[in-house]
Amino acid sequence: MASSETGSRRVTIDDVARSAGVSRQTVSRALNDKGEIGVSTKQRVLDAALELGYRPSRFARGLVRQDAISVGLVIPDLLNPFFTEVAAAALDAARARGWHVVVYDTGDRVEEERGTLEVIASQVDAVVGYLRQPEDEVDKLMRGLPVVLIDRERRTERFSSIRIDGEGGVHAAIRHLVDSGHRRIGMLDHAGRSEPSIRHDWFVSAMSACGLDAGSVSRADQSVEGGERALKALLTDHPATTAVFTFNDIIAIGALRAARRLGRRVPRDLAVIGFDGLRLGSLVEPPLSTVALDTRGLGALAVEQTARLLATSSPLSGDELVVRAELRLRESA
Amino acid sequence: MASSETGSRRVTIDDVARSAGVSRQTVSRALNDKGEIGVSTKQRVLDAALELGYRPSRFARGLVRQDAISVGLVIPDLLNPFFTEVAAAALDAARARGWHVVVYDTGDRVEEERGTLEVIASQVDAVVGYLRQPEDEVDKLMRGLPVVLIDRERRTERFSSIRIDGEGGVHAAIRHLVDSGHRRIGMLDHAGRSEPSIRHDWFVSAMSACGLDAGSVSRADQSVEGGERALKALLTDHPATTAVFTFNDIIAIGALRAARRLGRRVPRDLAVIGFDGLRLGSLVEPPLSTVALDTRGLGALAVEQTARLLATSSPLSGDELVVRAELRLRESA
DNA sequence: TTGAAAGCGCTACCAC
DNA sequence: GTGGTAGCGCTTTCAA
Repeated sequence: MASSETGSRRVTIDDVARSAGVSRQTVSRALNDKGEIGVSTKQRVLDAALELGYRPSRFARGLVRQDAISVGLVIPDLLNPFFTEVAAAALDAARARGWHVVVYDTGDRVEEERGTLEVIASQVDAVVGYLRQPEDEVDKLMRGLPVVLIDRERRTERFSSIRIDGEGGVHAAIRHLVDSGHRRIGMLDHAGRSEPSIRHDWFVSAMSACGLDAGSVSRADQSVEGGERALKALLTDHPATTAVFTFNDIIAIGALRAARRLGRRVPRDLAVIGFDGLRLGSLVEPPLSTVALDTRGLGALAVEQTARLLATSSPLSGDELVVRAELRLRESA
Repeated sequence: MASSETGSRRVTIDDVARSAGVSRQTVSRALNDKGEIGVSTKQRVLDAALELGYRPSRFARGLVRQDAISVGLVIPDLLNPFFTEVAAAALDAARARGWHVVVYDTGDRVEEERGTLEVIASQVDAVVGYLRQPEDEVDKLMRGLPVVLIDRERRTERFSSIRIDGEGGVHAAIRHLVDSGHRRIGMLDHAGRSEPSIRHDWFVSAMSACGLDAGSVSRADQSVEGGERALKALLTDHPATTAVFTFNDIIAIGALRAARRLGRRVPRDLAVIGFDGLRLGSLVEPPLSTVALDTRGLGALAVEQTARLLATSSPLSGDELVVRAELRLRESA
């Protein structure tokens, strides 16, 4: 009961009540604009609150008013246009349900992601996003919170995960190139992991479906510069290449730029098809053809599954948690 | 005390305790990995929790463990690259302090913004962002929550607001154009409000500082297409124009595209300088010269001020809440 | 190792 | 119009 403590304790509603000489319910009424309160009393309370720098505890408030649900969205890098689009889509889908979304940008660092996960559990009701943490780790950290993963290369039994199915789209892309007369088609895969990506698998299978050998492949960092370097390397090793399919649009944009610098006209001398369907792709010159993912659908699906998990009601099965990508022709191919 | 209710009540720690035949403190210990608990007891509790689908209330938890602080970030449109950069910067600055950021994308709709504000107050400790709501409205809705506004055209006394000072940068830009021999310089202003923008004021003053009349102005929607249309209109009315300064980079990118379609080479036949300094600007062809804003600094400043407001300790004054924009020459001018 | 009791700060529901 | 009382669901002493 020591009322004269050093160090700043939190200012509570009782402090305001005491200072204004009223009870705390009166304070509550004043602050929440309920009626049933005298004008002068109200003003006195408001003044006292302001004076003391009082701010209600959202926890206490949330506790009594069974409040909105909020989900954590974990993203490797918001500045990467792809993740920007995914985030926007998820935000949109969540808003439609009146959910709050706490966004965590891990800056592509795994340790940062771990730290985020550690702290996230007490703040949100569910987690959605891109996680690179091993499953066991996630499981331990989340302690039962619903988790919806996006685009995990290896499927996981323990958590819901949304798969991206670009097989049809990539086949259509390669078919289009072949129909346009291309035979020497290369790929700019990502350089992230040691094994080739699944998109590379699709590429190979599409090539073989067209009766072509797996084309030449160059590895690219996931950046415009990475794309530039990779295309140059590819064309140095395989100068006869007349078309490339890339791991994603960012790399493709780098390829576009490299082609221009090398004096190769797109699509005349070199056709380029990316993957992702970024809006950004329509701004570059020439506008990028791409295997476009339905990001809005992705976000909606992730949120839908989260909702079901939250309600413990018939979650979607793995087969339903799929977003397709389709060929979207613009001008680069 | 009716234990057999219809409708799904929330599963509480007591339900788990009852089901596992222990007290709730024991449940708490099991769930939080505290020691001092028998292995078999712990397992039994965990099983019960899983079975019942129990998830702790973050409010109750936050109430007792004086938890992390979280701020609301209100953004008109996350897909607008400018806001993406601001959001990323704010997220980054917040993470450095261990804060949680709840992101709200209002989709550029004022009613949506109002709804957001209404619901936000009980979820966060402070609000940062772009608000179009009238001050009185914000004041009423926020009820004492710290608010930090970004780039409000009209300064406000009631809230902290971070101002963008592009005057020096715009002067440098116009000076650069004049030094390069340009005399007929136009501007593509935004079409949002009825009055010309502050950036237009800077343009006019920069022109006059160089001894030039206020150039011709065309209004553009804030989109690439808007920029295209506006440039075409401008060149139709004033074909002698050899350089344009634009309200922002998005519009400038549209201008670049329009110039290309009109057969005007950039920067040879037409010089273009944008405003904002988006990363995007370095991807287009030719890379865009621009009056670049320090978005990271913006985010950091907003968060810094929020922190001070939260601590009720010496908030920054209006003069300190300024972010400068400086000319960044790339190739379009 | 476990349990009982005491709050965290707030609002809802009833008296007055 | 105002105040008392009883919780919201959880963790943290302190006893057993």
